Amino acid sequence: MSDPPPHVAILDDEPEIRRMLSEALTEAGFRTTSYGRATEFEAALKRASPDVCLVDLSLPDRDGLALVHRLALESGAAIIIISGRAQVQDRVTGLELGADDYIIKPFDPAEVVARVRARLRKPRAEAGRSPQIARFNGWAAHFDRYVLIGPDGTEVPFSHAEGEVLRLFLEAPKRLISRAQMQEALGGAAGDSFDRAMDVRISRLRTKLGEDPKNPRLIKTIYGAGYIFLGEVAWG
Amino acid sequence: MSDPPPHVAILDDEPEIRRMLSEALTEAGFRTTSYGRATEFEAALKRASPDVCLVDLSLPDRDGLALVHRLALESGAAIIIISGRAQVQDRVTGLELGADDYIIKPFDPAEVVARVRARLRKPRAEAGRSPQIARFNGWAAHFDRYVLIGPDGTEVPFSHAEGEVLRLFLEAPKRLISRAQMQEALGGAAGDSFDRAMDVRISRLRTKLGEDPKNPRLIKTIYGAGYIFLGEVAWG
DNA sequence: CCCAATCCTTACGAATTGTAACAACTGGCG
DNA sequence: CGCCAGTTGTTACAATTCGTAAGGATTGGG
Repeated sequence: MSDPPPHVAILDDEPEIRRMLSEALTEAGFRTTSYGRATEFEAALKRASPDVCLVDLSLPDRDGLALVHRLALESGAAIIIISGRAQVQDRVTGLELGADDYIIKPFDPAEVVARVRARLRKPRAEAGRSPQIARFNGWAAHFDRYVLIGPDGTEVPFSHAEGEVLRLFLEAPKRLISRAQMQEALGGAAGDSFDRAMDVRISRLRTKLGEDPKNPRLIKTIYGAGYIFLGEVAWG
Repeated sequence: MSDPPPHVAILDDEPEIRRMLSEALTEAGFRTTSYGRATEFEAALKRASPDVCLVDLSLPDRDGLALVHRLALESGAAIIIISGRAQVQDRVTGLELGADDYIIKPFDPAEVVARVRARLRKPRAEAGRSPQIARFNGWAAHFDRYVLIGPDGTEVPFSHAEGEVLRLFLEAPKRLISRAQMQEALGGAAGDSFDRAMDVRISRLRTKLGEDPKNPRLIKTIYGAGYIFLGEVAWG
């Protein structure tokens, strides 16, 4: 289940930037290799094919844009340009030449990591790999299969309406959710009658979660204010 | 073979921005649809599935980040956030929640077009023909021969109409497919009667797949929303 | 302790969906 | 041309889901 860490190749002529990027990406769990000159970089590409290339456009020994263009055509990697040139026209031509993203110096390493991750996310077409699962307090909610799996392993199916409510809670745990917010999120008119409908949804959800009506542990009612979901939620 | 123009959906509460984006993208050859409120937007998603979604985070009627998260999980579209919030932390969380790109207001329409194009570029590895065989959970669907081969090796022929539905499912596994989307894909009128026809198609397909009516494992019904195909699909 | 507001839960009905049975249509074959 | 087998849409009825109404329980203020 544990894939080898993705490989990010860095090409930048400033050692300080190489170091910063490499450190941030390594800490984020990637494998990195750094190069200061395009010739080294290209030689390395012949031996290994990285998953993402971070390329600075201002290179001492080659035109960066031409390199990006060739990479886009020949390599299978995602290409992210990192450049000091901030003009819109620079960004547009960089992207048009085949880059997948364009980051402007100075940058925050955290954003670079986030953008690298975004490029590595599985192609949507085969999104079957990305499970829509949230775990909380021994439970696992499988939103793709519309099934809850309890701490004892029993499967409890839940309906679409129940899932909407559950998802709302799991996306904002330990935060108060007012009834008005729910009505909007669940697409209900602010009418008088929809209030009751929501009550019922929550009631049914509570029973499926095996909540004790006298002492709910997960979905708590705040009299006059709304609901709050307690529980340690982890998505993935 | 001229493919139909890609479809870009725009969600922003400012009409002026909607207009600007729509104009730039239309001129670049895309088909666009614009929405000012999340509820409209989500209603539209049930009818058609765009290729790219441009989403403003500051929505009047919904938490934008939660919407992005859901889109990333459920929709097959690429998601580009457009936001006035320029902090690094905002960008990182937006990307971590599943957005593919993050553009800061004010923006230049030309850059938006370039970034949309970058998202639409075909996944690099996949280049060629649409394969005719799909495998899933022990089954093999041979669309060229109109035959299903079961886990036990038995051959089950399927008809053209059944194949259309099956292909639709196999091309978007683990994704909710609304009835409206199906009707559009299968070229049926939105009439009252075609609804039942689709039910029947799916019913017959289910029996051929040997599904247990009480507990379908592959084709699941989402009451009031559509269908979802579970199963690990591999084409080729 | 009492009361009004708020919330929970049960039961029921309207809407949605599953499936069996039937009819219309197709194309092959004698 | 008629017959037959296979496919597909239509209809009818059963099953499921979900909102609504109604009555009971809980909360918090006086």
